[in-house]
Amino acid sequence: MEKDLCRVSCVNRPLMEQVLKALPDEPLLRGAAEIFKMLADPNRLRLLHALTQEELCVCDLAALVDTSASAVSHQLRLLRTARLVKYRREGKMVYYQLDDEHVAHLLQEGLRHAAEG
Amino acid sequence: MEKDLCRVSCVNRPLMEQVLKALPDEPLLRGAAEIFKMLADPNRLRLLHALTQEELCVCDLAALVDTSASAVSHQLRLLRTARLVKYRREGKMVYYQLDDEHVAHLLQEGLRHAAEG
DNA sequence: TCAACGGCTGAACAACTGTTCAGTTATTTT
DNA sequence: AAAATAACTGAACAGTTGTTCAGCCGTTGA
Repeated sequence: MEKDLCRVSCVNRPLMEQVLKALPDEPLLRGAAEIFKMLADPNRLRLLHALTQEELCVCDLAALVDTSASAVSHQLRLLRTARLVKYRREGKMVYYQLDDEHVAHLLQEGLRHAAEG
Repeated sequence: MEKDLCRVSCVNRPLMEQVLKALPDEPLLRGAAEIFKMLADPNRLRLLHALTQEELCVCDLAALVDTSASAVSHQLRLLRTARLVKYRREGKMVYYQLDDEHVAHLLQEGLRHAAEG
């Protein structure tokens, strides 16, 4: 006897097969989630937004978000390993910039959606 | 005597004024971060991706991400309060769909960026 | 009206995030 | 070579997130 609650009524449909089949695979979903996670913090958004305009050094960025250089350095490391920013050394200073245009675009889309909502 | 470390060499520039002035204001940044935070989880991405294709009920969604109905319900509440999804009641069933096209677009952008990186 | 069912919710708990603090590295200046 | 400086890092701590568990609410059908 079939006892599988709701499953009787709605899961066993070809529709579900189709939806499930269209789902991106695990690694891709993880990757996308990782990127969104990096964008899920106001201070990181500030850093990235600033970098859409201009290449900046760590202490400039620290001043911009009004926190310690250490805290910003940790954040920048996250952004680096997520490939959202790249850097360039010049003497004692390290200058950061966005890794590519895509990042700026995502940022802009998120801000626009937030402004409309 | 000026002792403010790096600040002497790089902060006091008109450039910084400009960058700072262009920064979106606090509420907007918080709003955008909130949206990105909702997108920062593989299971929520699965749910949203499924909903880009089809309106679905809670137990369908639960089956899709292979977790309990309770867990999905909690996730859906987050997505609801962030205005990423809306719902419709029909008898005992509750059907969810994306709140607007913008969500699908953001999702797609994130996945594309992840695929390229 | 009462049991069954789809879905929702609060509390609790483990896992994760972001900051601070202290200490390190690499480069420049004296 | 030594002191100073820009930036990085590991450990530790508070705050947050996602799941589970138990129980509740609203609708349906006997």
